[in-house]
Amino acid sequence: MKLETVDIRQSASAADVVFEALRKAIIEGELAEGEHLRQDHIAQMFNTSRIPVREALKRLEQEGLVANERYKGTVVAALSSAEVEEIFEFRALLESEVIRLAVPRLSEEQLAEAYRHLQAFASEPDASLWGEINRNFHYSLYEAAGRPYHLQVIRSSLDRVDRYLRAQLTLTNGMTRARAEHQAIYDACARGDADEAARLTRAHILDASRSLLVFIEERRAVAQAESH
Amino acid sequence: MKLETVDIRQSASAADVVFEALRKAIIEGELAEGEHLRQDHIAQMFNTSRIPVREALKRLEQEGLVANERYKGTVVAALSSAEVEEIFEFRALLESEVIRLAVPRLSEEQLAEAYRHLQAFASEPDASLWGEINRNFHYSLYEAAGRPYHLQVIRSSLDRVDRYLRAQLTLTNGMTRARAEHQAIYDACARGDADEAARLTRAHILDASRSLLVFIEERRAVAQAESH
DNA sequence: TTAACTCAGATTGGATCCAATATACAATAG
DNA sequence: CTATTGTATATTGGATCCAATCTGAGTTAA
Repeated sequence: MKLETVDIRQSASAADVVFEALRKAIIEGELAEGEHLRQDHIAQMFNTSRIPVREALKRLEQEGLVANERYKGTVVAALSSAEVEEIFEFRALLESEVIRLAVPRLSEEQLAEAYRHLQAFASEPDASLWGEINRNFHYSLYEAAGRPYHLQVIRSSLDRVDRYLRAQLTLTNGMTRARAEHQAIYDACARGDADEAARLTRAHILDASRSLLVFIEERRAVAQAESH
Repeated sequence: MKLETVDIRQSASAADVVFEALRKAIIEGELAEGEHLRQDHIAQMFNTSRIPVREALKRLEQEGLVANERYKGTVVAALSSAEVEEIFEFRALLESEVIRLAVPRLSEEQLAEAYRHLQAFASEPDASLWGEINRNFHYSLYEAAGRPYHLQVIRSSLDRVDRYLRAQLTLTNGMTRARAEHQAIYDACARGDADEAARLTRAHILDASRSLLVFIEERRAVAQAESH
């Protein structure tokens, strides 16, 4: 008798589950910055002990998504405007270079996938999904660069600022502009113009940074005013 | 009675101590790639339980310095030649940009410090210190860029390949060339030529990458031959 | 009144114990 | 003799327990 060898999917460790869930919650802005992450509170939510929770928190800390003070606890990391701005500059540098490398290697299939994300981004009514679709669009193009380490770092840097980006996308007219810029980036890729795709990607990211910083400042001004 | 309020140095947590020690050991090449890191072995070395060891290993895993397989254990991460090459490309991109930003902001004091590292690098007879001095030289220049996030990522990317770099520095004539290239970078910085400093930094890193890859290939070929 | 002190509860960091899984080796059937 | 199966040991992942520290309310003294 011969059976197909099925790779029995090891369920992920509890620490990994907690890590992914918290990462997602932070990226999506469900956890406010500065919010305390109590170990046994989280442990109860996942029906585990505090041990895997602590390992997850250590990993998040290494990623810069949370900050820990000994015997005080772990809080969702808060970024200053300067830090947000720097991370967007960083992304602009890295992502423009990666897309330059990607363009000459884009297959028809990959272009088609990017196009699907482009359309999904334009037509999706549920704003809570825009952030994810935005990621998918860009990453589907970057994949072709064949630079896994670069992609990993890009992912990590976007993680740190994604909640701001998502908040801004759904407000102001960030969505409208993003849609037009995505189209332009896609067009440059489709016609094989790597330099233009790189230039547009850089501008796209720095554009978002600028309007996002205005947004953050406003929000902080309001919070300031309310607290008095 | 009034005493000066001294910030009593909280001794670092056990997890942090273990993390730093293992990170250092991996970077310096004291742990061979693929080597198993047994939890209670390490715990005994540091006179602690396995709990802080596990947290340290999680952090190292997040940094990509070790790889973990569930119920099998954690080993020092092994990089393929392609991965090493990609990380050097990444460093070349990032570090050349950072030094470009740094040059116009370099103070006399910072230049002087870089010069001290430059001389230390040339005159230090103990080869085991070269890797650290090399880092110090570059970072002392990068500091002036005022880009802490960029520096953090640079540090993390260097961590992954530093053991290869250090091995190569001490062999072949990597040291001789590095010394000359450092001098040229320093000179460009001293005369305020940001573009040239960037160009030289990029070439410096890619140079190292090339000779290092040759070195790795040779070493693997030897290992291959010996195993037969 | 206000600042310093005390003490109880909450929370984190670490140690020890138990469960799940992998690995190596012995036993056995063909 | 070889391949498979069973079993003991090692190792990791997770739970529970204990110690160290923080926090905040109440108390006291100037």
